[in-house]
Amino acid sequence: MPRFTLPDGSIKEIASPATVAAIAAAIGAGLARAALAGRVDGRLVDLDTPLETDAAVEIVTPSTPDGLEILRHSTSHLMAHAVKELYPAAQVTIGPAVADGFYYDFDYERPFTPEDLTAIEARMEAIVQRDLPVERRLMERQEAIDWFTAQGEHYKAEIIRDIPSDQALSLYRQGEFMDLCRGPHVPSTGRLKAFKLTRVAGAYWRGDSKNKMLQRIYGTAFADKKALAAHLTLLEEAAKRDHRRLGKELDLFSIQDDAGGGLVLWHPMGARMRQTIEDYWKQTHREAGYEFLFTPHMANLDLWRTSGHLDFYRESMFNPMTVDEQSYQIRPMNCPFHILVFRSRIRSHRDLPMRWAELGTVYRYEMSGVLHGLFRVRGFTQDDAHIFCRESQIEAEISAILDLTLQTLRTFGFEKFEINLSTRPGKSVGSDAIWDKATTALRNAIVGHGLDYAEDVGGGAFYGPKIDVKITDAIGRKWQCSTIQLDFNLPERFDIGYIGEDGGRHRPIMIHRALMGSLERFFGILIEHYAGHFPLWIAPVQAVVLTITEAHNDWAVEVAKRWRAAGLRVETDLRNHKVSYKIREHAMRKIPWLLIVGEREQAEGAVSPRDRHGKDLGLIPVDDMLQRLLLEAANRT
RNA sequence: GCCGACGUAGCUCAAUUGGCAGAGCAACGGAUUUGUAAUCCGUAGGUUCGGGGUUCGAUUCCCCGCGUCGGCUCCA
Repeated sequence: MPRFTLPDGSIKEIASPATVAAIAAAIGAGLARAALAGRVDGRLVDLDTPLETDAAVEIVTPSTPDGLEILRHSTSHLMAHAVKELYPAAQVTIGPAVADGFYYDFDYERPFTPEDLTAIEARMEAIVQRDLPVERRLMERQEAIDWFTAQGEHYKAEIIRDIPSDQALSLYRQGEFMDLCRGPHVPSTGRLKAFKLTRVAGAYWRGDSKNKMLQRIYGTAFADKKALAAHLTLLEEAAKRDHRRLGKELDLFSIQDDAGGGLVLWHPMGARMRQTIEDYWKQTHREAGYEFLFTPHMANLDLWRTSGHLDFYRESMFNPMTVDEQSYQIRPMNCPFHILVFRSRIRSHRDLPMRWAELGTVYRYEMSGVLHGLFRVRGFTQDDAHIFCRESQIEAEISAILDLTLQTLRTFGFEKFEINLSTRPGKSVGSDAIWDKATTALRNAIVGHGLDYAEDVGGGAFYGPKIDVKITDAIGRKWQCSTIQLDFNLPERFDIGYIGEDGGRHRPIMIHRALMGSLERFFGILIEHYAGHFPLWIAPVQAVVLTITEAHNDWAVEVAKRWRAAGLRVETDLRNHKVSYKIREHAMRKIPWLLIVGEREQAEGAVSPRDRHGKDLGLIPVDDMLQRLLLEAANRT
């Protein structure tokens, strides 16, 4: 009898022919009911896969990431099944599970409408009710091509032709519907209990804009209705936090046709916040031993020819303009300028490392269709810096950059990080020795910080390895902002050097790094992360003093004056309105503190603070409250 | 750029089959002097995204542009 080792180390012996389903049943009835598939010696298989030899077996249920993915993949098949029943002329193409759901691409004579989605969803429910078994079978290559061609499914036939001929082809059948698929799948359609179709979109066949546009239907699926509802609630929460909406409501910024798409106008309240962020950035960089540069927004096109951007970055650059019969290029990056500063005089090894930072505004051409609020723009400011150092200094520099990165991100309330190390790709510049040395230095710096990381082998840029840091926001979404990139290319192209201890000329290592990435995008992420409820130190207006009646105006003005002198951003609201009216208004502006002043406060030199959650702190002496807020702002909490 | 949806007052949204373009909030004026999320009355506000067409008549139907939004990498 074959012996099956379970994840907890225990062993089950099941008479042959055993299946994953039988093993699950032997463990318990509950698990048998929940089982969707199995992981056998690391490979995902269907529940009814026969197991004839000893193996490590794990039962896959919807509560695991694997299980959820299978569930979603099966739901995409369910959708394709429903589409074929309703619209037989539609051709199926591919339909994978994706990050938080699934999609399926169809070739159909017309786009699907929202009404179609409702109909498809209803038909999906009906197929679930039929509880059709989902059966796997293998098919010969030519037989499969013939079968799909006979069905009018030309995309499937094309897919099969592209599959290496030594690979077995598997098909999955549920009722009348059969689809080419690697699997595994849930055992029957009745197992799909909670799904929703979310949107339709165009998508190119194989993602290539030269190919035909297909109709993509997106949906999502979960183990049960409750989990689905929770996900839909999360989407609503994300919509409420949308920085485009909050940016308008809080009057932080705008993007207007009259200026152009992807070009951001920072309004006074948003500009205040940006200034606070920049002040913090300057302070930390000064402390970390950086110098600051200011460089031009455009340069002679030859500079971009030398840097190589004209070759490999052209499609992201705006067209050059002509000035005095010379071509000038608006900058998509800051690095060539920093190189020019380095090259402006002879550098000694004693000068290294040189850490030069610039809040550099760059302009990049993005296709009109991809512009998106502050997240995808055509003009933005990078918190850029370039470090020129000796090979032996790489590790210490990377380590210091990681310190600064984590410190910065934590200050803005991000606690969870995901680190990626990307190594040498096939086509690249630089010697094996330098790549090895640099990659090891990066790895050591990460490990030295006690951080977990994933290695993206071959995922680096052609000119050097890099570290990316992803953050997780308040509602669990991940964003990549920080990037630390080594560059063996630009120093070479600009032929920069320093004089070493040996009196000879040496090539410095160049490190590009950005912590927040684009200030615009980072600001958008902050808006969504905090849902507009910014911590005191960033809030554009930190407190509003509001009066009960005109009789208290003098005291309100006095309070505001003192607090402003102490460095806080304070407004007064002396309007002849009821307090409740004023409170509502400033609460909607998400002002952290409202200071109510009336008869008692005026008489006692006090204020009655109300926090953003509506909590009334009662009468507090004005200077006590001031100290409290100054502390809160200084702590950046 | 491509596919789809959408574009009405500063904002959020109405307007029946093609028949005088409206409401709430905001703004402005006045009254109200008010104690923890909306006081009352009044006034003004429009090239219905732009251009063309069909029609007696177009916010509505058609065509062309512009813009916004959702997508366009995640392998059968």
